[in-house]
Amino acid sequence: MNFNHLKVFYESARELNFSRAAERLSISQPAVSIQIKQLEVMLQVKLFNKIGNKVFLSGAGKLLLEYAQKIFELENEAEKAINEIKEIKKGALHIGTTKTYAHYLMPNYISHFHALYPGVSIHLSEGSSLEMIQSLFNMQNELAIVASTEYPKPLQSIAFGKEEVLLVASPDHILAKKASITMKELARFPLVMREEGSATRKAVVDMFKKMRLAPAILYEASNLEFIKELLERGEGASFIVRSAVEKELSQGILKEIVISDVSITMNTHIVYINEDSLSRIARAFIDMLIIWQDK
Amino acid sequence: MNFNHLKVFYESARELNFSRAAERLSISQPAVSIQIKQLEVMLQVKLFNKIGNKVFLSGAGKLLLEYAQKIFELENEAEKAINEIKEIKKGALHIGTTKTYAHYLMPNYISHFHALYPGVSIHLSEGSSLEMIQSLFNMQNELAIVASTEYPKPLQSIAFGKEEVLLVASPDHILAKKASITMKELARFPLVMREEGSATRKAVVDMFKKMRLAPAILYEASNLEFIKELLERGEGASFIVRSAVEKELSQGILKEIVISDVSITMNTHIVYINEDSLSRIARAFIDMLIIWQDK
DNA sequence: TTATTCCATAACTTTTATTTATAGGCAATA
DNA sequence: TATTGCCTATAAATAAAAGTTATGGAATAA
Repeated sequence: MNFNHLKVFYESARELNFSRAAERLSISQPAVSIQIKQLEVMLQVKLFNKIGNKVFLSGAGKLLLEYAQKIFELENEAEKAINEIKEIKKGALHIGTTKTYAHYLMPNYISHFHALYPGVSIHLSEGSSLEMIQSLFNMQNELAIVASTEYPKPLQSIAFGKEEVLLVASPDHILAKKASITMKELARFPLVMREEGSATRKAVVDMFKKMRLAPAILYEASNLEFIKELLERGEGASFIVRSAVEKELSQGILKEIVISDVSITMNTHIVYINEDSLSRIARAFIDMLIIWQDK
Repeated sequence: MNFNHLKVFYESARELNFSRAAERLSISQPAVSIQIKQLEVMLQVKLFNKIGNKVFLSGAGKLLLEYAQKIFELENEAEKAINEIKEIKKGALHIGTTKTYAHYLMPNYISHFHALYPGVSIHLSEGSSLEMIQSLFNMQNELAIVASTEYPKPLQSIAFGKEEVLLVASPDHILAKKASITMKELARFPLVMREEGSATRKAVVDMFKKMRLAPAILYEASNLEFIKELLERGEGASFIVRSAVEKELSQGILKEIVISDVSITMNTHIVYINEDSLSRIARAFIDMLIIWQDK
């Protein structure tokens, strides 16, 4: 069936007057006559009966009108739904972040975003930077927020936020007693470390390497809460992103150990496949991140 | 929204491969690319994302696919439903007949028709010939089966069946004793008559007039069953269409009084507005009537 | 690296839709 | 019963749209 024909039929069937249908469709009356005739030929069925001056629907016409009505209703619904997506009134955004980000920073951003676009549902997944980059190609996530700057394939990214990495320990820890410490001194103290593949660990190890040093490792764990628990019990010191220990620092449960000769930072990036394929929602999310990154 | 675009989108979204979609649509691949691009421009939304060689649906694309699916499903249903009408597998037929026809002849025809087209429902309405002709213009009935041959407006009709009009009375009635009777003799006997406007009455009166006679009227009633009841009790004689008294004649309850000098017949007609506007069902019904009229 | 798959673009052609002009049927009206 | 208005049908011409072929380029698989 030709939907052009159907549209013309639909208006004609509603009006039961070809001339007025033509007006509604903003076409000429002969165009209507022709289109309807063609539809009748295609379907091999009379759709209208003409008695004298007036036009009536045939049985088949009545039947077709019902379907046409449903079809054009769906068309309207579809357009409305797409407009809502365009206006970011609804939709979904899938973001992959590293674990630290997911727990300590994203909640804040998500609540800002939700206030702006209450109809959008956000789906967060967490994993290593590499896994999150992979998830972009799987179409599992549209955005990845990661610390590493090396991407395996042609990806686009924008720098977003510097994260300070602090050395922290229990206030009772031996290192916490000192006013400050140098990297060289620190290399002698075994540290609690994040797992291999962690962006934080990489930043720390890189800094040691840069100073031609290597850290000693006391414990290794991927769960940050577990690491903090160890630290609170006085079991060593660890490098942790500031935002992940802010609460413990302010409560005095943990204490920052100032390193006098360096400061370790991690540059985080928003990564995505390419600008063109970004949904409006993703764009809006990025805009919001950039606006709020300093606050 | 342009449904051509939508159709192309639909196949492309199902295949996630423009070239294969083009094959299914029996068009070239560039045609698909162009149509989809146009749809995206119209809707102001990206429908597909392309990663490397592969094509994926965007959020808006997924949404649109759902609607497209429903729409094309409806299209199929509509075509099926219309085919059923074309094949007279379903539908309705509205017929108007005179009272005699409705009661004594139509049931027979209707059961034949029903055997041929079990999906079609038949709606019978009865009234005077004039009322039934009117009902054609009201679109209340598609066919009228009437006895009169005079129609107020340009109608089409085909002759269908001659109905013999018999003079009948109780076997005990004085007229029933005679071998036969002439019209002139009959004019002296008061008759039981159908109501004014009845086609049977008109045929009888016309015949009297033709012989420059006029019938005497004993009783007048519109209900044929009531008239037969009167006759059975020996209350006069009446002209009745053969098919309406066949049963009583064969049972010997009533007896035909042979009129020697004339025979009264009524020509019945199938009347409709015009040939072109007849539904397939109506045509099928007419065909069946003509085939069965002699049996 | 080469061959292959797949989409995009451009120029051109075909098909389809639409227009203008016109005719003719029916119905209300004077 | 002519007259006018209201509708639809038809024809020829035009405009718009969809489609084609040819070609290029990017990505993938052999």
